[in-house]
Amino acid sequence: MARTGRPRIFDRDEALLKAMMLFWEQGYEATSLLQLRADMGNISAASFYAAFESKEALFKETVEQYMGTFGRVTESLADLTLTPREAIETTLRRTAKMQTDSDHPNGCLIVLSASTCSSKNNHIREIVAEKRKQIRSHLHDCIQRAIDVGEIPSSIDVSMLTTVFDTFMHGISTQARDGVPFATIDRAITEVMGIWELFKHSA
Amino acid sequence: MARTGRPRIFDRDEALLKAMMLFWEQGYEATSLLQLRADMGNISAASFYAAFESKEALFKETVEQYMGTFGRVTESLADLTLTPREAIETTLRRTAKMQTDSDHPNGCLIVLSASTCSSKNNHIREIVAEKRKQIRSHLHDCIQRAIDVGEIPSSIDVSMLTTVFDTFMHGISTQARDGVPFATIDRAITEVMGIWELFKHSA
DNA sequence: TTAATTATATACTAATCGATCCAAAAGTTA
DNA sequence: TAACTTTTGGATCGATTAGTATATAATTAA
Repeated sequence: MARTGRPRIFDRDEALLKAMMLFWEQGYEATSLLQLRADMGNISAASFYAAFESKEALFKETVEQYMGTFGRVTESLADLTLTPREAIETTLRRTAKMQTDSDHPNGCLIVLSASTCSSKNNHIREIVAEKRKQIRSHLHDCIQRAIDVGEIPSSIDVSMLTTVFDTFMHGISTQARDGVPFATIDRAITEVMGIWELFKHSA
Repeated sequence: MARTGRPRIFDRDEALLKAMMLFWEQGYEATSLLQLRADMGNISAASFYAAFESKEALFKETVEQYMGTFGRVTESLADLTLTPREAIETTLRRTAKMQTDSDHPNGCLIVLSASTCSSKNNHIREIVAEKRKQIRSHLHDCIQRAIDVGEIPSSIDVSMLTTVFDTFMHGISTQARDGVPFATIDRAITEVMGIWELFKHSA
């Protein structure tokens, strides 16, 4: 049964993707409705609000869309077919690869789009902060698993090691924004993963 | 000889510090003139523009002020009385300590205050991007010195190793913003500096 | 064919943005 | 005291912000 009423003239999914690219490039607050509507297919204000409710609702939907597409590079963290070390290394390499890809803004939308904002929009900052918290939690679980399976000694401070990789992962966003090429970041990841070897000496 | 004309009612240095705190907390674009003037001592619009010229000029001055105060934590990189390894470790620890201090916004103003912005303000983003470039250059020089003095093998890729520490350093801003305590970051730094030991095995 | 439903274009709102103008105030210098 | 210099408060500027009201167009269902 087809949907009743006048059909929408623009593709909602395409419009959402365009909005994501804008929020990704400029951040939440710096992206105006005028620019959004223009990039989303020159849609009118009425059409925008009918389809997306509000700027904030659109951003939330954008974040979810990002997590389900580009943001899936961190899903390797929960891949139990990989060793914990492989899971972290894969996540870092896929993160660097994705964030330096030239067909979308560099860096990570979750890290960059609301890193700072005016006090009245602190709830927007919390939307992406919550996503970072979840990723950190997955990283934490992955490292705990490394201890459980005996890959690293149980004397290792899980929060400390989580912070090592979480800090590096977040730093990739700034590197990508500053134009550091993938190959360089990738080689840096190889070096950072060498930390894993240190445990054998400390154990 | 005292300066002629009606004396200024507010302390310019104090006002500049207040402005820095606001830009640090909220970023350039999210901080409005109204809020700036209120926090800078309830100064009028006329007084603001007479003393600071424009929002952009104020931001530039704020950035310079930051580099000359809080931002000096990275100066250890150019401290030739330290070994390159000590220089990097000291810089990372001082950076983490400063950015988690509770008497000012968490994270780094240079990394956070203009990580994203609207396209019309790209020149603002470049102001802080240039500062990051300089710090990266100091880090690069420090690692080159490590090779020159024989602290690490000359086979090491300087850009790669620069990226390792630069990425980690920038990532500290997000960690600090997300509330990760100094002690945890500090322990992570100890682990990251362990990378230096790896060279002895690879040499 | 008519009613119901949904999207459209256009005009518009109140609030806020960064910035400017002007006259009065408050100092110093001659 | 008079001339000069600078800052002050307050009104205001045009542009832009996110969001809404209204009437019309385009579709489906009855």
